[in-house]
Amino acid sequence: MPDERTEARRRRIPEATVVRLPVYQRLLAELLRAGQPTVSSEQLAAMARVNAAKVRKDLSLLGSFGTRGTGYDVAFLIAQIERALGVGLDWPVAIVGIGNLGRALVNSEGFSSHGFRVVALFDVVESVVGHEVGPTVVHHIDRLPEVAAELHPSIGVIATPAGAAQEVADALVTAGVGAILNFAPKVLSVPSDVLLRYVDLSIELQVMSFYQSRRAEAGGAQVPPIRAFGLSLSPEGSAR
Amino acid sequence: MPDERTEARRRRIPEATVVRLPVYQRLLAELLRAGQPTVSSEQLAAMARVNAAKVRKDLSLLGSFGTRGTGYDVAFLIAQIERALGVGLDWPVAIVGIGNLGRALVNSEGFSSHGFRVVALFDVVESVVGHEVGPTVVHHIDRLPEVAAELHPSIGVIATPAGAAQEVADALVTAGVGAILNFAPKVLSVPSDVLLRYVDLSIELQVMSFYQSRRAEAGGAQVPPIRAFGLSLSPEGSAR
DNA sequence: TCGTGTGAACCATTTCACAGCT
DNA sequence: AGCTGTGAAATGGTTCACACGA
Repeated sequence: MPDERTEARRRRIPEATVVRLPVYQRLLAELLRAGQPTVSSEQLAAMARVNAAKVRKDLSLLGSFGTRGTGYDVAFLIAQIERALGVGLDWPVAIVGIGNLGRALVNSEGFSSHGFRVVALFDVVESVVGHEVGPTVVHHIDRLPEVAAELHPSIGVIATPAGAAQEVADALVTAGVGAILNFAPKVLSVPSDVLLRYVDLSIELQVMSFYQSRRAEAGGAQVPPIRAFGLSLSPEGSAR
Repeated sequence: MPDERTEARRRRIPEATVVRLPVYQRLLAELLRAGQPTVSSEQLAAMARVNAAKVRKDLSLLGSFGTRGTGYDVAFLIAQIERALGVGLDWPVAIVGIGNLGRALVNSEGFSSHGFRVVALFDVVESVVGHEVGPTVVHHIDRLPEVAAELHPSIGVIATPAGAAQEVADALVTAGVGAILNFAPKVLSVPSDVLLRYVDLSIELQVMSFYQSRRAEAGGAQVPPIRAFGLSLSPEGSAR
């Protein structure tokens, strides 16, 4: 059978590429604002601080959108990336744990600017439950099932202490979310059809302390702190 | 390089492994609290939700710490991982941007529980500068050079809006920090001897939306969110 | 000529599978 | 018999280098 896809490559997109797409998108939006009509892989690569071949390979996975000799049309490329990322679809988000972190998330540029709708907030602390935070009121976590049944969040964010995280994850899964973003420093267990990603501050810090110690040693001098050198780490995009 | 290290393997440790070490450490601490004296790679792998061979390979990079037929001594292994990670050394941290996120970081389990010392906070907002947040007072960002000269932060955390991030990074580098953890949604430029890592909420969300859209399509049915309602379907529904 | 799209080489990481120690 | 440590195979991702189209 001769199936030429009308468009849209069905190719599998590697996770590493998926993580870079939002970065490209952000940079392209800057170029668009600056009124630049086209961009080369070279220029985009410089902005994203990655290799130009990587940019071309990443973009080619979405389809052949470039013009040889010219580069990519900025506006068109943005549209293609947004389509791949599902921008424009509706992604209702529930956030559990309305401490400083939860509050930071509610008000974050990350949500508002990309069409993620915060539809429900939960906590257990009496002084928080019932209060307005950002666009909604905070419910008690016990009401998660009923509230979720009504609002159908498709992404759940866990911003609780580690001790509560698994329990919350279970509740979110039961409530039907398809993806969980976990900020608690805890390995979680969820069914394999639920997407789970971690953002873990303490891991990031410890990774830094690992490389800093190594470097201090390698530089031969000094105890931990300041201004030792010798090794060049951060080869390139640690854009995680 | 004419030397048998007295101890401490000189082998290069892959970044992927470095990121897992803090996870193992956390799990081992749990086992220690539970009074379990030894652990097998199999058990630790189950807890970390990774492959057992991976655990063995990761740990073997630090040295041969296991006992065949028995497993690893929990307390000893913790000590080895902590040594590799530079736990116990002094890592003074400066945080720039004391909004909700900055505040969340100051009070975070991540800092307190791993010996990271928050030595200085900075912001530009008048209503924040001069106030106590957590253990210290917030300085105006303009005072970063003088404050840093005194306190020698070795890690800088950027929790500002994207627009200010590069400027802050430059100031931190000039002040001599060797590592920067950037929470702003912005690609930064730093000298190659400064370690730079990103934590980017909006990327994480967009990655989720990518996989969720794909799944919605693949599942053949449903609109974007779970349990269909409203909203238009994305182009074509073909499987693959 | 410029710059994309892509096979092929390269490098990193994961997983397998098993020899060898306890 | 049980479990580590590690070569070797498999997989995933990056970079090179160049044919080809605009």
